[in-house]
Amino acid sequence: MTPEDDVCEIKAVDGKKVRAIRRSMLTDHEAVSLSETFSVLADPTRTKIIYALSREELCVCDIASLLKMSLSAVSHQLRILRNMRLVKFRKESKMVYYTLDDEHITTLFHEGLKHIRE
Amino acid sequence: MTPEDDVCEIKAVDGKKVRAIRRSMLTDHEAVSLSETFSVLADPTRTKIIYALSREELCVCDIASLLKMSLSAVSHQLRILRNMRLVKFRKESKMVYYTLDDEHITTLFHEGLKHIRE
DNA sequence: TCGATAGTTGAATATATGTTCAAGTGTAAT
DNA sequence: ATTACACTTGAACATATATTCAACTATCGA
Repeated sequence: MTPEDDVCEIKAVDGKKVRAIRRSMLTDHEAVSLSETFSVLADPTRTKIIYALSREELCVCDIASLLKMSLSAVSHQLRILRNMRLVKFRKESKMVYYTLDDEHITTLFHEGLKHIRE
Repeated sequence: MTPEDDVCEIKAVDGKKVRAIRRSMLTDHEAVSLSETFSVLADPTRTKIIYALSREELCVCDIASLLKMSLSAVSHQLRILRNMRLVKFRKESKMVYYTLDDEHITTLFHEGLKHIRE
């Protein structure tokens, strides 16, 4: 057994199998960014926002009205989407218009939608 | 304005635009199941388990050793994956062997992985 | 039968997350 | 200037979730 295999007390491990998989295993960093990516889509409010923006550019007001939610709640969620660089926005006088800005997420989104609709 | 548009005090809504999108909007149920689907992949421990099982059938011990986590923690996560019908298992004497049991999730998983690795 | 091993489970704890509320910013109209 | 509007933001709160711990089941070997 190599040192990295005996970090726990477990006896019944197939060491060879485990080492083979460990060689190609996701790094901690990969696992975290992967799960963070999926986390964006792991909330119904955000999936609705993403769906709506996949149809058309919308201001915060439009989204709030569409989802029947408060401006504040929507704005908080848009900030998350902004931080993850999934949406971009333009300001026109007092209004702020959002659009989708990541085709990968759109692809994931539609894969997932296909999945639940089958 | 139709009654469904004035649930909030917002004035600057583009009613026509909003109504058009609302017609094809995700239902609450769709949004919830979609986000639940993505929630499965929204945790680094589970993404690692799914990755490992995409390579080979493994017992709980193997997974715990691979992830350097407690049996209990792994077992709790496997229960979530079982409840979502993403893994299946077979018992062989004292050991329980898990395998992946949902190709859709595997597809989503690899889409996401492609995304973060680009 | 007894002890050891593989795994599950419920309760407890800690942390993350979503919404609300209240206060703030910036722009435009009066 | 002042008011109204379209947001944004920080704090507070409630809820969800991941891990640990301890207790439990079930199977195997001595």
